[in-house]
Amino acid sequence: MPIKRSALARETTTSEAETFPQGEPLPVGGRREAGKAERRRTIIKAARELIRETGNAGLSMRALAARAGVSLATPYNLFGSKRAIVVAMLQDVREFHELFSARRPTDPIDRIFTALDTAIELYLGDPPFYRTLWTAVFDAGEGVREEILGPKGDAFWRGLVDEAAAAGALREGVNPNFIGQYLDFIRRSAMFEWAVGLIPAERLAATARLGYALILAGAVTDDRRANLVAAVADAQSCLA
Amino acid sequence: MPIKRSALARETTTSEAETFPQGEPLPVGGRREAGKAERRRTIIKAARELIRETGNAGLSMRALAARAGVSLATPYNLFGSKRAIVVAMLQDVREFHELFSARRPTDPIDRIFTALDTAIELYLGDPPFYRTLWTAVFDAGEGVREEILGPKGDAFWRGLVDEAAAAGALREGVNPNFIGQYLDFIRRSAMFEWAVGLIPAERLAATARLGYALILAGAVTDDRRANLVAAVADAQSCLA
DNA sequence: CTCTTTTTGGTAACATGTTCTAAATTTCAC
DNA sequence: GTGAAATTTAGAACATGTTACCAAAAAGAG
Repeated sequence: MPIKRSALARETTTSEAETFPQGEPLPVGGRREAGKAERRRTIIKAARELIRETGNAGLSMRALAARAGVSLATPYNLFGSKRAIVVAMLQDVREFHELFSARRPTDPIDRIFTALDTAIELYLGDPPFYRTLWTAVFDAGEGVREEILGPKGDAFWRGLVDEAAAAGALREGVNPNFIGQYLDFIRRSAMFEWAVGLIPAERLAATARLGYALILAGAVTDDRRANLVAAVADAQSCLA
Repeated sequence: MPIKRSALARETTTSEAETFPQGEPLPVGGRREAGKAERRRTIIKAARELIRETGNAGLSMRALAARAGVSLATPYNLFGSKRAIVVAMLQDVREFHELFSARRPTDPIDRIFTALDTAIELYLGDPPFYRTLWTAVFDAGEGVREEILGPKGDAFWRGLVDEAAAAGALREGVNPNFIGQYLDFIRRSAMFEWAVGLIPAERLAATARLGYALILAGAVTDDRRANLVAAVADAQSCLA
């Protein structure tokens, strides 16, 4: 049983006057923390390159350390485990949020589906890379899964459902937290099956959409139900 | 990349006149296959004991071989991998089918829920054991997941949905294969979250039932929908 | 600048899943 | 029964994730 380290400490940067791109945490530490952040970035970059070049199997800690030009111990000091490195890569959602905010629709239910499509397009834009990541997520041992699974890792997706509830799109008495949970189940299961090769890329989006539509059709108010029944039929015809 | 062996060869027994309990495959091989089957059973039994005594972490291949009184290579010859052993344990559904056939209701939708309840009661009857198994299932590397995930491993559950479709319980145009797939997603996700500790035992059954009810409420004919909406409310109140 | 604390480098070590080899054993076919 | 084929055994070996240890280097405080 591995010792639980304080992995994933927040990134920090130097206190010198620099311009930080959006999304960077505020610079709190001194040069020491800056060096750590730099090394963390180097390691992540090396991991991306290794996955791209050699595929899933090439991402061993020794190869990663060599590629990043650090010692084997350093990734463990900075991340705690190999899984934490993979999770850090998967949680780098900057690109997703850029894509999503560029097309964010107003209807809350549409927004849920659009977010789903956006994420899947992102993944399918670099299959070997994201396939490796999703596979590694489910290979994670105990104690680390909570960081990407569970409510914390899915906060964004739960928020979308909350917005739909606030807009009165959900049937009375239906708890949006639960709906969000099942949408997460669907999304994760679909990603997992795609990652291990049970679902081909062409069917991934429709598979996830159909699951979403089924769940939402069971939860939505009657006036919106027709739309979702249509979405079910739509997704099914894509899969036929 | 591990070599794919012909793991999980069917069990066989001697050709002598014995009385076989139901569920045993017909005796095709000779003494050789009988010995293999015997050894397989010994290994599975040793694995059960090891999990019960030492928990998840105690199930190492070396410990297992020692406990079963065989060499380290033998489990690999007979099963192919550690995962295959775990999967074999989880797929030993004799007990489940006994429990389920004792209470099989006539309504096809009821049958789906009853099967779910039965499986969960079985798992919750021996949490440390089944928790270990379910955890190990998702720790499985590539190439073996197909044996327990995917349509093959879930044939029984898909059959229940097919029965419901044959009985006219599903809305026209809804493909029962897809419904079955999403019910599998829900069930597996719920079991997984329970296995890793994200869902407590008291909430497992209601969590799975609510997901089932939501999916089915989106797929069922209008005359049955009221029942499932009620099931949603029911399960939600259990979780409140 | 000097001293202290933190972190890395480098390396060995450990546990584990898995494969491999050769010898011994068992089963099968005749 | 006898020879051929399959299987087990014992042990070594390999790759990997992970931890431990210590010396060197870097950063911070004064």
